Amino acid sequence: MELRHLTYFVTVAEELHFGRAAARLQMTQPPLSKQIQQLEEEMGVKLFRRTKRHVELTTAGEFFLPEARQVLAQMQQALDTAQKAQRGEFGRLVIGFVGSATYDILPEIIREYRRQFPDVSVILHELSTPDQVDALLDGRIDMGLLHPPISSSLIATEPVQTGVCALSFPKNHPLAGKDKLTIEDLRDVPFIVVSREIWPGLYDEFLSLFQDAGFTPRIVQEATEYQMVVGLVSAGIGVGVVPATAEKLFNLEAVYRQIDGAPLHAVLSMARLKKNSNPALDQFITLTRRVRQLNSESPV
Amino acid sequence: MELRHLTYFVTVAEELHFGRAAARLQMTQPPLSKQIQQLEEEMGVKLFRRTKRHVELTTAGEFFLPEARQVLAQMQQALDTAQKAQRGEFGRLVIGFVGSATYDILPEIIREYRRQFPDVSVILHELSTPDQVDALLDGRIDMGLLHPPISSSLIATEPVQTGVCALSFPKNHPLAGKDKLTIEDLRDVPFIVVSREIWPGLYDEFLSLFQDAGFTPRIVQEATEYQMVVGLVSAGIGVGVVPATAEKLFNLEAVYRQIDGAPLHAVLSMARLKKNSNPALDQFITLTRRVRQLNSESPV
DNA sequence: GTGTGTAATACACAAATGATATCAATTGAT
DNA sequence: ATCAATTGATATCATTTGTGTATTACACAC
Repeated sequence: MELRHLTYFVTVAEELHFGRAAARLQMTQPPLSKQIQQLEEEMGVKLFRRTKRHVELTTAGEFFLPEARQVLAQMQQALDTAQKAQRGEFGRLVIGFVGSATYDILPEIIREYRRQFPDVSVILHELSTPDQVDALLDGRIDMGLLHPPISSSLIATEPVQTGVCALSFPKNHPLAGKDKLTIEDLRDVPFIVVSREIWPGLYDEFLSLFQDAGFTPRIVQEATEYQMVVGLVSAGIGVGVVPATAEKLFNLEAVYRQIDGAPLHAVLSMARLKKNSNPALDQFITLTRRVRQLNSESPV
Repeated sequence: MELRHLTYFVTVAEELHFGRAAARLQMTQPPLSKQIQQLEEEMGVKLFRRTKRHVELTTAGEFFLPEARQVLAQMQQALDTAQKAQRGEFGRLVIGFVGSATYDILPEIIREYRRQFPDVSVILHELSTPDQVDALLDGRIDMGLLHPPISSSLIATEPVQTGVCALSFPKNHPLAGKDKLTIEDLRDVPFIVVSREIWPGLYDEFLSLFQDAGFTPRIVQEATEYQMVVGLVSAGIGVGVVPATAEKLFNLEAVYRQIDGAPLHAVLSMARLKKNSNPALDQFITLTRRVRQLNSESPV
């Protein structure tokens, strides 16, 4: 019993005429008759009552017809599903992201992705960079939006957003209004930074910037998210090191300044397991590249 | 793309090993590999990722697996349905019946039938005998419970219940208490009968009984149901001709008497179109015969 | 009675399924 | 590092099976 038999049966049931049904099936009548006979024999069910002049469905045939149609429809759907899944138009995509991505690029990308691929269920997990690396290696997430660099050679990364960092001062801090801000000005300033574990790239860059100038910055507080850093700055605890986009938080107690001639980079990358072959992931990455380009073309 | 391919795919997906899958399918490995390749090619979808050492489902394969299982299950169900329908264990049975059958045999048979064939939907229509004949010929009902005789040679009938008729007197009627009741006693009695159109068998038998005695009964009122006849009797309109089972109506104003030596028959038959091949009908008739025998064995 | 329409049958051929033998590649053990 | 074992792919062949052509059997209509 094969799908072919069902197709033949449905067609004969619709035409109630072996000749016409055969024509519709682009075959000749004798093999069609034979296939129907074979179907009936295998099922142990008489589906048609043939007088020499008419063909009609038996009761069993009448009840079999809608079922057979459904099997064929189901098969078609199974095929569709598989094809869509292969094209990344159907499926599941689990994305890890660092908290800061929430304020910037993530909403825009997700919105656009859901518009283009409404049948992919997107699952989001806020995770720190190292947690994302673990999750990627374990296959718990398909993609990470994280702060490079990461070490594993099994993971491929690609920058999504390359911004700069700024220093966040309490608004009445003496250096907040200074014309040019140099490294030397910052020698004894108490700093608040995101901990190395959470954002090693920034932490190390920050340290080496000062080491090049011959001293070590005074880090008085570490935090797990840059939003928290801004909070501590506005509480007057110290000067924060945060991505320039932090300005979007609109904290009226904080003022943002760049260090003159010494940019600190704040890069957000997307990371994937190289061998992950979820087609939805490829689509997501392609889309992200496109969205990113659109944005980088427009003046910041 | 045939069901065979789906079976093969599901098995390989379950085993993730072509050799073991082939063994389970009672075939050898090479043709199995080939069939899967063929399936993938026809679908245009890679279902498995084969390294030389492992087999695993692709994302598309993962989404296809449950769909494929469902197609196979649906096919099985289609087969079941057809087989049950052929055995009369599934389907639809439309039964016409005369009102009087409600009080007697019908409830018992229907109850037993529904117990034995719960998946057949039984549809009941109260119809007069001639309406049932029309409905049978049109195929609107599968079976009729009606009063013979009927004329059409396309219809087969078989008695379900052979009872006798009685005369129904108002309880204070002079003849109600008479020892022996003869035709002669009834010469001028006003009769109430069920109209010829509704119950031709009884009507004609009633008339010929009197014609044999040399006179015509005085019919003062006709009715469409015997229950109505009893009602008219208890209102004192006349003497009713009704099946003996009318006694079960427990009308305290009516008294029932037989005509001595001249039985009037009240037969209820089941009738079917000879060419109707609804298997549920055959089952119903078989069951009815059995139930009827059980009943006729017990003393009435 | 003859002719048309319809499904079934007989037979031949082509296509495809499955089996056997073999290969290539990877893994794990000695 | 080399070798054996495992595993899926490939090649080739036999068998089965699906399909086409020709024909038959039967019913119904004129």
